[in-house]
Amino acid sequence: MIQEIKKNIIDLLTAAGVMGDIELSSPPKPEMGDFAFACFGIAKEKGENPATAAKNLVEKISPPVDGEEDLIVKVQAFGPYVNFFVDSQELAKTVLKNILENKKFGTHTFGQGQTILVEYACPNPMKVFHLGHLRNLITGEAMARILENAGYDVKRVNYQGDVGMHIAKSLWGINQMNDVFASMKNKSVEEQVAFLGKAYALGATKFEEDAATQAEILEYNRKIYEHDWEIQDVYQTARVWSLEYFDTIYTKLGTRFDRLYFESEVFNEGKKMVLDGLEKGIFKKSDGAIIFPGSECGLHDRVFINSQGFPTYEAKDLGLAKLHFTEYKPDKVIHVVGKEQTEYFKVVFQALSVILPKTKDKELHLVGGYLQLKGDEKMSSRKGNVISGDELVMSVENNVRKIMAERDIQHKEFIVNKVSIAALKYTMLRVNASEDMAFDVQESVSISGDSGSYVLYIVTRIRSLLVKAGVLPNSIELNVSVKIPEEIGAEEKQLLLVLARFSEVTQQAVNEFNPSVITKYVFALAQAFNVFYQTCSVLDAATEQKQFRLYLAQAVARVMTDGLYLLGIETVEEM
RNA sequence: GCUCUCGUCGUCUAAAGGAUAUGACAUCGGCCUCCGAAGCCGAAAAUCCAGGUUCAAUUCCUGGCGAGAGCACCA
Repeated sequence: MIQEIKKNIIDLLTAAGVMGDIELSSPPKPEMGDFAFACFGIAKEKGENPATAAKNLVEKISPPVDGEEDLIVKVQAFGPYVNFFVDSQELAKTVLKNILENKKFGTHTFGQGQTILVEYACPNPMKVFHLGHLRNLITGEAMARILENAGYDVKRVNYQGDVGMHIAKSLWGINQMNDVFASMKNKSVEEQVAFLGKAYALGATKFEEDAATQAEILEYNRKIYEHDWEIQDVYQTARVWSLEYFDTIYTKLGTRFDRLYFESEVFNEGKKMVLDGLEKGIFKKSDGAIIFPGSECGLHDRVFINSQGFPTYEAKDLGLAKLHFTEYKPDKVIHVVGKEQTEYFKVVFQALSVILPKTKDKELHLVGGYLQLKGDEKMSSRKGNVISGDELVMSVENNVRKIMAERDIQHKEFIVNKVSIAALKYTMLRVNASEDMAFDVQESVSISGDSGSYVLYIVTRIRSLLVKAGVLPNSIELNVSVKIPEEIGAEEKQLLLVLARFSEVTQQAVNEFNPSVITKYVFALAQAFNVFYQTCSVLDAATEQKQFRLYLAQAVARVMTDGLYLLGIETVEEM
């Protein structure tokens, strides 16, 4: 609804003769006004200096009538800016009406009728689910929710590499430890997966060191692609262990997929597409391999079918894309994948747009920045010294459990779990998805500051306030006729202004494909509420004011809960 | 070597060319007989370097320096 207020101001400016697109910003301090228009542009047109232009413009803006219904009550020049002041009562009326009467506040309809595939997580069976996968998973789920909130028909998909060299290395490694493998059949998924991790590490290391092993592993690779019966038993067993283990992670983090894609179901089609493309001259032969000559259009060459005749990751992605478009006819496919694949995707998307023109401009790489544990050395899954995703989750949980040791609340373990996931997700979604980030376990569970627990805390405080006031959190009727007090304090007005921004923010998150704008907003809202709550007593206030403040608190709780939902974070009753 | 990212308080970070560069952690100093102090208020603290474009540059351009990634048969 901030858009409505802005439209009001833009109308005033247009009426005063300002042409073209009008952009409004916020003054640095609330005393200076609520919205600002910079006059540099119009000053240039008229050959005036910006400050004079601002003064002249203020003269021309029809002085707001002192009527009841005017949203804008004051217009003032501040140097080169024209600043607008919003009437607190009108603002309060609009904001509360919108939030409390409108269940859909913050949602949009511009995505209706369009299908978007969000592909994320994408761990490789028989390998570790590492921190990068965890960050992708959290980003992807948030992005999916943000898109759903805008009306898109979202399909969550997960593409996993169950064929190829890493599987060959794992199978070879397992074969070296057959006895252990046999003894793992009745163990927990965690132990089974830990074993698979070791097997892969062994295979990967030996592959580098020893030529004979290399040949054996290549032979395994052939058997995988050719569905050789000899390896099927071990292959299927290990594959299932991995997938079951991944499932436990998805469940824990509150995500579920509409469709799991596997390399094993797309590699044949991918290979076929490349061979067809070879005949049409789209691909070329080079040193026994088949490549896409990306260098001819400013990119780089990549191998799609290797000299042994096996499709590489590149070819498989072509097969996958074809399957995506056959099954869902998407308007967009968003791949949430680490930034090391940026150049790779440019080539694959280019090849794809030639082979399947309908995919053009629909494939999108949502770049995921790296995640590094603070103070940690660079990790390599090949060396086996990684901290896995679930180890990090457990580590966060242990920290939260320690912090909450003194708390006397029911269902503590349940709360510990919720708070931990909130802390983890919040920290991951706090920075721009494409930026590298340093993850500090201590900081993420930190009791204070820009953290998941800070924002959850607000919601629990509001719940407890509403209970004390005798209004249960969900009992306020939607068709309230809110009485607005004569006096609205500066803190209350600031809080209202932040509340009003929510729908703009949910739209921005879609436009930028960036969940972190929601995180930043939720934090700003929490801060604004805390400032208000510190200065304004609710329960001791006069009837009318008390009523208004309870509605305000209620509105904050609702927007906060909705915002956190978009991040995949659940709120708690108490903590 | 070529290409692509990225360099902001001690640390983690924010700013689709615009007002005094945003917050948080840590540090220092205040605020609980009062709605949950997991809170609030205050202090100190930063745009890698050199040019250029612009009325205006953390942002755009060029060149350094530094970090990371990609660059043929891995995924």
